[in-house]
Amino acid sequence: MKVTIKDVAKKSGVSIATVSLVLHGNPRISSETRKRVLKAVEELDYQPSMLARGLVMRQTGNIGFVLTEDHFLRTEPFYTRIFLGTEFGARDSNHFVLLATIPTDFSESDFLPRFITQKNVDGLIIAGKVPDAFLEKVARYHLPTVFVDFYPARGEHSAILMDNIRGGMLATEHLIQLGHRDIAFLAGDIKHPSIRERYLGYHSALQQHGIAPNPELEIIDEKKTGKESGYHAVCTLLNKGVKFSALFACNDAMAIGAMECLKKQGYKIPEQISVVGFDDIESDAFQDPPLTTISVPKYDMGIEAIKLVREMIEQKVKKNKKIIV
Amino acid sequence: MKVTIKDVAKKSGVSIATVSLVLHGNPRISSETRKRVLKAVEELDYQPSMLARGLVMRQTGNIGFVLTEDHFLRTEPFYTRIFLGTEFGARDSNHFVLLATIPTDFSESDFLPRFITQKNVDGLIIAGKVPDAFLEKVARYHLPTVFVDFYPARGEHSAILMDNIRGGMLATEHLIQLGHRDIAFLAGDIKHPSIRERYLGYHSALQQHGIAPNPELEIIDEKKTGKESGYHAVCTLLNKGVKFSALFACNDAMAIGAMECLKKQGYKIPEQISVVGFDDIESDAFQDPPLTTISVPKYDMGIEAIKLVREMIEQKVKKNKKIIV
DNA sequence: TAGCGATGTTAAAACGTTTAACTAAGGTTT
DNA sequence: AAACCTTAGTTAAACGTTTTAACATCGCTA
Repeated sequence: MKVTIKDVAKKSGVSIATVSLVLHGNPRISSETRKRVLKAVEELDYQPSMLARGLVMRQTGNIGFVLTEDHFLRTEPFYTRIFLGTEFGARDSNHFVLLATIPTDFSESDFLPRFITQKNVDGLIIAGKVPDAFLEKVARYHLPTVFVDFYPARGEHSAILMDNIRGGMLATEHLIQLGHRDIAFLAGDIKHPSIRERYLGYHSALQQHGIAPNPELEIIDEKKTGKESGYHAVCTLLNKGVKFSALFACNDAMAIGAMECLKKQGYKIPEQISVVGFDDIESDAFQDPPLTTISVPKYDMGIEAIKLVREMIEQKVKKNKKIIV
Repeated sequence: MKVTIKDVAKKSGVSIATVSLVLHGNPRISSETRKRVLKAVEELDYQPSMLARGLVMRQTGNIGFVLTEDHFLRTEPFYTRIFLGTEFGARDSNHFVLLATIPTDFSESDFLPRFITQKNVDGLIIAGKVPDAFLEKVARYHLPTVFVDFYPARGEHSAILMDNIRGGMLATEHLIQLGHRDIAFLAGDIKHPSIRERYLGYHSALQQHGIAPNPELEIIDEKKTGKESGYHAVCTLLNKGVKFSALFACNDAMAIGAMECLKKQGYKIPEQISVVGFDDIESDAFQDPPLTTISVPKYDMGIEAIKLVREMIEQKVKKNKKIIV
């Protein structure tokens, strides 16, 4: 049936040990034999069995990728893109990425993804904010873990993060540079670390330019972070009757919702009001006017995440922390 | 380190064979011993190694899930939901689902997903339309394959499909029931089988109610199937000056785009013009007015797909075809 | 001429399962 | 009491790798 290392050995007239050594680039093999073996491998299209290899190496060759259902089903392909990055990154170490979602409100009584309980992964990538209950439960398995776009409140961890503070500053400064002074800030779930950081960046930029932050301009109590919230937040803002000429939304979905509301109310964008978002989303070609946004290298974050788990798997523990703009 | 079948055997005072037999529910084991073994399994939290098991059973325990990048990154979580369904369905046979994307314009020279070339899956689920070049290349591996929401043009296959014709009829009939006679049809990529079928359903419903189809009312040459296309299609329609009081869009994204255009032009929905979509999308709570749509049980389609591949893996070949409304 | 160090290759154990074939101990038939 | 079933459990081979230690072979040195 399937072609095994034995077939290769037979065909090239050596032992299976030799074949294995060749495949691992062991220098003790003469280039003479090496060539013969490689030729046989080629001709038979030999693919080593991950199963057998994993068995003896006590590795599964899999890496788990976990996110909440919410994040997976979000309309913006944000984490989806990160996943794609990991998929790509996993190619050159020949790992497979197993994707699993957990309930957004994961509680002590919920089950962990099977690949964790069955020890069917060598490492873990956890993307986006996940419930504490999940973290506690998963910690028991002592798997090399890398967080992406999320850093747990307690403990030291490896993570791939973006510089949200810097991004928040960048966005705000952009608006200030444009001459705006009354800049509104829109956020849902200010408890989410990333969003909180963008908020901090916003503040810090204002301060650096000697603008006093005006709490009236900050809508930070929306429950969600979707378009609806953006829409609703602007309504609130308008109802308050507070004056503003620019608006920084903590993510693109909210920015777009906000723009819809503004357009509906007859405001011209960007003539009358400038809007800046934060890249959670594909630049929506349909958006009119096009949204100004802070871009996030999602794909690369996925690649980096894989690199990092890999390091952690090979060596032992390691608490790293990377920042990307 | 890891607890193996040996540990269980030792702890319960039997041979490893017995443990294995217990775990497989072999009736030859006395309930006496059975209990002892199960207790040991419990106490040690023994998890059989998929690797070892797979090696001897010559199965990997994995099922591959393939879709094009486009489909994966689409803003509507359509295939994402199907994937979630497979994930869930895979639980009770303890399979893992490996997700891989292929380039939307996959050509002969592109690589297949690694899990295929490395024979690291026992079966394949292919979701959505994929290029012929991909099908040809993948066919060489003779993997049990189930298609979801797509049926290749040539050959016999297993597939989980929805009854697009019926759905198209349903949607159209709904509009007819409402008293409409001039019903427009909006489609992008009429070559896509699913869309073509909905189109057929539309026609057939018209005919059944003695309404002559009017080619002027059919916009079937949009390049894409997104909101933009819906928007653009309605523009075309309005520019033609052709009269219509209802509109059936081949998917929700186009329906929403269409509605935006209509609203912008000052039409009242549904008072002046009725719009029906086809469920590719989460009911967008934000949509105003709420969109009428034909619903698709995406999650269940995923579950069914897994069931079907599983059957195919266990037994041998089988060309099945399921229809779901 | 024995001993030695390189150099290249191989034998064999190990990884953790499954399962066909076997055994031992009683129980039934004759 | 010999012959034969049953029943409950065990032995051992097999799956396809990796890797360590051992083994040849050869040319050199002493």
